[in-house]
Amino acid sequence: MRITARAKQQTRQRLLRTGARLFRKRGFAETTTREIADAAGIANGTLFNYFPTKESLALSLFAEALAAAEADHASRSAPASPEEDLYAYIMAGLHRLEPYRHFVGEVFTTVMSPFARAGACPEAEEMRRTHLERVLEILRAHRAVEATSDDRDLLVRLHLYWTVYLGVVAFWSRDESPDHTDTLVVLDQSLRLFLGSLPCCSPDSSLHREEVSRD
Amino acid sequence: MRITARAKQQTRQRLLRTGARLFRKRGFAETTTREIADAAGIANGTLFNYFPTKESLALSLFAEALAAAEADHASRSAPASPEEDLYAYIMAGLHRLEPYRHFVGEVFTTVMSPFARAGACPEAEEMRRTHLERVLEILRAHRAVEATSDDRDLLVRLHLYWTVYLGVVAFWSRDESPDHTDTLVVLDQSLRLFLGSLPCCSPDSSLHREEVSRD
DNA sequence: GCCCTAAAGTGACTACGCTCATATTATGGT
DNA sequence: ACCATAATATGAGCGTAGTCACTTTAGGGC
Repeated sequence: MRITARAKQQTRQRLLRTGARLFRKRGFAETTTREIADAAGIANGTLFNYFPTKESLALSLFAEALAAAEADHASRSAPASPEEDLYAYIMAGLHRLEPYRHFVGEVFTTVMSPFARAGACPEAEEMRRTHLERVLEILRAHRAVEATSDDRDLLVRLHLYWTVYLGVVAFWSRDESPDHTDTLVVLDQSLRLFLGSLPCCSPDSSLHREEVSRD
Repeated sequence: MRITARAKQQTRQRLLRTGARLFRKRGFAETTTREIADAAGIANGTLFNYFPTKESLALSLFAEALAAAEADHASRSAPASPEEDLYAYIMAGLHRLEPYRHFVGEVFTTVMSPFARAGACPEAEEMRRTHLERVLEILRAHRAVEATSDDRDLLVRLHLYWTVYLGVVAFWSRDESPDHTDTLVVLDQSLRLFLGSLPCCSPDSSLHREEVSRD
């Protein structure tokens, strides 16, 4: 069973790497599951023993990237303000997703959008949960939300956060400005928007500022 | 040619009405284009002479509804504040979309999400453009944005608006609270959030209020 | 009335993601 | 060694949205 288990992991990795390569080269929609399976040297049906859907394969790539980003972010000293902290966290994620940027939107559309049916893709649920939990941690660490705020309140706030976050990712995924500087502006504005909506966040850190210049 | 043109319109209408009936009865994904074509008494291929995609058929239904909402909104006296005006506009739209509520999300996911490829569905582009133009009109009428604000600034603001709007629609499409009262709360919060982010919007109308009770 | 052309309709066909009954292979107990 | 059983791999097959080469039909010019 040990050898088999390792072989299984290798096959899984081969599928992930092959998928990444083909998706990057030809795009998500334009790459068929048959091509991936062929290139990975397995039968078409076998692919679905490893990933229940085509989207799930792509999402696993993103999950890998975001896990790395999670580590990146954890290993730097926490900035002073919740805005900067969230900014760093989100940028770390986008940075790691860079190789997949041109098809991230395509996959998120189907599976991560607030419209997507809950439970349709457990992998996506998991990713969202992880992200939101980390955001909540950050907010709590900076006392931007009360530890005691009730669930209904949190739900609405996180709905807003998620909406705003998806908007940023969407913008980024199409942003062709050099070094994605436009994305930095949108992200900064979006975060101020969101943080400004939190009752106990210091009001001076949000709104009414003109422009941003950040590293 | 006149008679033919009218016949074509009739077929188009028959497809729309048949589609609406079947989508409402069995859901969007569960209804096949063949079923619609059969029920409308035409061949499967013919359906695609009228609507390039299945989503496009559904979007045409939504466009009808939203055009009616546009009229509803135009025929009432404009409220005093931009918040109330936008609130009325959006609610008019949601009210007219009510019959399609349980599959609006499914279609928007594919086609209206900020991730959706620009130009992939011209019908969707058109709907977004119409909506955003009306919003801009409303904002300008209330001097919530300067008439002179530059394009880049407007682009970012409208991106934020659209993101927030989609979040509201997403919430509404799943909101099972009686009379969608939860949606009213989210909409109000979202609008205050968005309007609060506009530099020249009166600050007293936004944020820091506790709860809302609205008709 | 009768062509001629363009518009509209048709359905067999394709490519796709995904399923499932079956075949193959690995492992642990004896 | 050998079998029994479970894990894994397989590819023909399914149902779908959408296409396209072809047929049918409508309407205006004569």
